[in-house]
Amino acid sequence: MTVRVRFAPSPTGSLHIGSVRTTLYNYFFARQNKGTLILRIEDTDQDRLVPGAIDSIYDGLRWMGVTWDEGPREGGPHAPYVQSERLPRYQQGARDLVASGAAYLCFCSKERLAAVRAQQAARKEITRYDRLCRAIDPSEAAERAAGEPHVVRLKVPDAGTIGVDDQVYGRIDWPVETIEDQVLLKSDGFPTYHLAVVVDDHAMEITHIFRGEDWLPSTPKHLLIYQAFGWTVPPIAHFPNVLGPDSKKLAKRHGATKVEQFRTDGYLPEAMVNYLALIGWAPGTEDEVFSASDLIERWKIEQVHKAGGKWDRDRLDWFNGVWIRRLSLDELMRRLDPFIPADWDRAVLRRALPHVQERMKTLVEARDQLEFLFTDELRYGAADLVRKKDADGTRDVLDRALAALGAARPFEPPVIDAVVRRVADEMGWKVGEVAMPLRVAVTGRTVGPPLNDSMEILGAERTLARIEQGRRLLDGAA
RNA sequence: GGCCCGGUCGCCUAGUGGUCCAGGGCGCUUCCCUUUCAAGGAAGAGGUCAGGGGUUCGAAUCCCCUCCGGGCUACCA
Repeated sequence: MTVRVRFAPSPTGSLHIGSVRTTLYNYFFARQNKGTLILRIEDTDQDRLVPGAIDSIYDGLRWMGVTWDEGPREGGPHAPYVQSERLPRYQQGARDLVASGAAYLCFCSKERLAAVRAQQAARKEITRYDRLCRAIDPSEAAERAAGEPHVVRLKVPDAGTIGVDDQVYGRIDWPVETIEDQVLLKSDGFPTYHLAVVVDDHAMEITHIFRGEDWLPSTPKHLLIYQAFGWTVPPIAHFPNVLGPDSKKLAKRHGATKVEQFRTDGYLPEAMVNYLALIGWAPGTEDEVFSASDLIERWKIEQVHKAGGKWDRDRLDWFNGVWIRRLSLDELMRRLDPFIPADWDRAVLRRALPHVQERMKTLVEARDQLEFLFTDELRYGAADLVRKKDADGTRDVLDRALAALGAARPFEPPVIDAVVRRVADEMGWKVGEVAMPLRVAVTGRTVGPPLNDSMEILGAERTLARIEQGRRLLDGAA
């Protein structure tokens, strides 16, 4: 039997980090088993639809490198893959259950339901539907249904337990009394999530249901629906949540949670995949840098954790640095392109890149570090020049550097290096104390790529002009 | 409140009865390298394995209780 797994986001916002992690696990499992991965859009809540959400899911996942085989835009043997386009199937399913006596029509108004709940809460009872409409005669119900708004509810057994052998959490049982007669079909003719997943997972021949931990509590509801239909329940596994620093489910208020945001912030998909995979799964060895194909090979459901894992931006940053350093120069140029102004000379960029590659945590940083090569508008003050030593000495340093650098031939790192050292020697200053004002004058910043390489790429003429400019700035300040 | 799940350094985690006075990584500190910042190298701080009881010659690992945390509890997913 070939593996068929699915991920089923609802288009209620842009792609969330937590659901990406779950998707990734489905993806690893599908690929390592040469199975089929299915994307299904669960848009049964018409009130919560967000325009563009499907695009966001497609863009985000594609960027992450996740590929799937069946879906809304790619089609497949079980099309359509958008639940709002599958309404007749759910309606038929609900009718079948009513016909077989496993479900019933409910005419209660939302107001009545709320009142019942409020009363139960006041008496400190479990809040759940009081099954009023369960007593209505089916033929009477059928008549009323023609003119009255109604929902379809499942008849949940009165007693007993129902359980699963979760592939991650192990055996879990629920007393059936704690489950209410859930709504299967809403009054607008749309199914609830619970009906829709079961009907679709069955229809689409899903062999393994892998989803987030937050679905664990509704699993008994699904089990009951399977039972009502007389269908076999496929293996089920839940994956632990990705948490915020407060141990609660990662959410917007914790900061960036949208993949799109990480893309624009200069993160590499390789780093995202690598890092995310390691929240909730560990290989059992001390390896931790993994490509997607490594993960497809090594991920095992037996190694998935039960406890949720916290999102840690520092660790992500570290992985991002690791993956940036692994990029070839060509590849780095390609990745950087969207982050670099179009008018920056790519040949110059290419020359400078090796000097900043190991200094970047994110792709956006390249721009800041190399900007001095592409603009002559440096922003720094006299104070930045003299931060290490006194103004007079610094003035002297700039003068000496100007003279020596002007004569330096060829204008290349070893020669520049020798000049800086000689000036330091003459001044009786440390090399660093001489280099800093030069760095500031030439780059406008106190940190950046190596000074001699920076000067070489800038060229003798512009380097000298900038040092002169710094020199004038000092005079002005004095 | 009810149901369910979870609990190893600040964080991600290894560990499935002895080789664990608990290992790796991130972060942090110090040092080396060094013309800044990184990267790299070295060293270090950091854990009463939530707590308490058992079982056992022996427990982070098995059992029980407690505590703490979380998820769910809709005609949301």
